[in-house]
Amino acid sequence: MSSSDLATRISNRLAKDILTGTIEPGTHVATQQIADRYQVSRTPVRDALVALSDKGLLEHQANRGYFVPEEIPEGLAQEIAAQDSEESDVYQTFAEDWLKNRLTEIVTEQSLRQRYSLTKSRLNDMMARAAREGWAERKEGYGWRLLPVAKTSEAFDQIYRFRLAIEPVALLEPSFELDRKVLAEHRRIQEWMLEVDVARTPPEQLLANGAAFHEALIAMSNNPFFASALERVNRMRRLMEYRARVDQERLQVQCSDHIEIIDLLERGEVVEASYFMRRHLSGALRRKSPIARNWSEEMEAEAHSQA
Amino acid sequence: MSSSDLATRISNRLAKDILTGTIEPGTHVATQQIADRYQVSRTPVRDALVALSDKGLLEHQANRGYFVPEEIPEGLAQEIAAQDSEESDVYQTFAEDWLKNRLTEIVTEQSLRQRYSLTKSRLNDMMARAAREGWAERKEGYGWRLLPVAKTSEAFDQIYRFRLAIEPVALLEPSFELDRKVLAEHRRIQEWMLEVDVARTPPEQLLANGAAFHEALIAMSNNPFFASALERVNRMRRLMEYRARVDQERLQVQCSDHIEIIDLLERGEVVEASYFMRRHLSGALRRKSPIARNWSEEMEAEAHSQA
DNA sequence: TTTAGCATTTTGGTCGCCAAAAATGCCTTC
DNA sequence: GAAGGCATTTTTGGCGACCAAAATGCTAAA
Repeated sequence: MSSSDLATRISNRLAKDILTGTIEPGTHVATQQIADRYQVSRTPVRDALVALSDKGLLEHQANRGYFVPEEIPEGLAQEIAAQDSEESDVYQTFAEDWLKNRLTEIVTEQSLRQRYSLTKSRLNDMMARAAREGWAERKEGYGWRLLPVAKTSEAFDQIYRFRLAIEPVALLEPSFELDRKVLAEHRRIQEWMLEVDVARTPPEQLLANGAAFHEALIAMSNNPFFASALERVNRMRRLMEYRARVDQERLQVQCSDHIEIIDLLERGEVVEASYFMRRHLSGALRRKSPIARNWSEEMEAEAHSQA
Repeated sequence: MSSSDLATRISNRLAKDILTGTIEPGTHVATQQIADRYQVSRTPVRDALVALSDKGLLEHQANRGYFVPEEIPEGLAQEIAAQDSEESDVYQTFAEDWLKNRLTEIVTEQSLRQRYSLTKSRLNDMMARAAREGWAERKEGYGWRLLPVAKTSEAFDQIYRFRLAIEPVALLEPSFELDRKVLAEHRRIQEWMLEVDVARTPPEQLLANGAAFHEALIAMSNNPFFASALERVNRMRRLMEYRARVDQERLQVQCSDHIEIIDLLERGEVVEASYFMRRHLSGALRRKSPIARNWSEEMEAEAHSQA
């Protein structure tokens, strides 16, 4: 994930909001207000504000606080975007090593610590995450067992089958409640993606947007069990897709499907939306996701060649 | 869970197998064989065997190994059963404290360490488990947020709605494959429960059997995402139900439903089984589980009185 | 009265060492 | 030659001190 420091994370988020204009120029950015929004104390927020004003993304007035400047210096946007996507993650490496069969099924913590040069607690975090995402489990004695769950393209089908079972149903839950504001926000994002140049946008971003759309919808069911189940499989999916190339055409099908669903929901045609969602997902299943088919095959070939 | 020591855990499991006759009298219990079965090394197994022969549950012959005795000394059975269910668990206490509103929504690790007098690592385990089971999450800064997910009887409904979405569908998965051996085993258990005296059996046991039945079925779908989703909500359910009283009549309805499902499956009528499963679950939803209605209401009353 | 700015307190992560637990290898016995 | 018994090696978890990060309280300025 992003750098460990809370101040840095807040700073990044604020930077994004300022650059995209979510926070308008001239606004007074109050420490307490930000602290409340993110449910943290004022200290890391303050550090973030200082850092941002150093970079030139905020203007500081002594004893009055920080303000969003009317004009943002040239080039800053690119600089920050670049810096943001740079950080690579041990967890991703670990996952990839497993996906590509560079690890044995049974591993000791020691060997992992050595391989990735991790401290005890870092390793702990990593394994906890892998366990949470369902592809690693403690053996009864020493060592961990890595599960083959995410390795084959079969897992892809399984995930889509699972989503097919929960997503359309979630829309029909009695506690379902439309959030038009969130819906409008996602319409904006999806429309943006229709026009974006696939080659020049990080695929994680596109993937994340798609996943976020589905998660937002299922959240409206107001049944947290549906929501967290989807989040869970999406995390696993990300693991398999995170370096995939995105197929422009398929992406566009996906996005217009999403927009169609939003249309239906906004018109209050929930049943139709649910039905359309089912079709949308089966479509993805048939095509093996709009995204990762090639990569998935490549991966399996590689896995095979080592067996 | 049971005592931390691997040898002890193995010893307990073996004890159960010996007492219930799963391992027949006179059998030679080979170290390596047990070690393989549990995927551990011989050392803790050996320790377990020594411990059991000290208790008199195994007979030791020098340089030949350990054997299940033809007759087991009087009273040993009770003694061991008692000792087994005795161990109370911080995690359970913690969960109950939260369910009954004795904790605030935001807690620091320190306060929890103090309250339950835990070392840092114990606390870590506890929170990891709560997070895994979905009702606690780290705040961004210091502290944890406890989620209301498990608190209301509404959560009950939500869990059943979720199960309603996945369980019947799982039976119809293309990869579904009947395991007659497992099925027969569960038939045995369910029939046993039909006759059992509810008052004299620990409710956890009855609950666990029910959950195990459903988990066994969904596992036959061969889609691990269905399986792990069910396991997840079942863990949460256990949290809410673990001290409930069991209603004999409802239990019997539940068990005969289960047996009916097994019948259908054994006759190959999968679609009918799926349909019946749906009815079975909606029934439970209508009745608020065969088990915990009273308790759930009591709990909420208590929660209310403190607000 | 609100909020920034600073000082102080509290929290939780990190590190290294040590002991307990588990895994492994070898030798012996039946 | 298969398995138990023992010795040795390896792994892991616990503990405590330390330190950076976050939370909190207070003061002064607008």
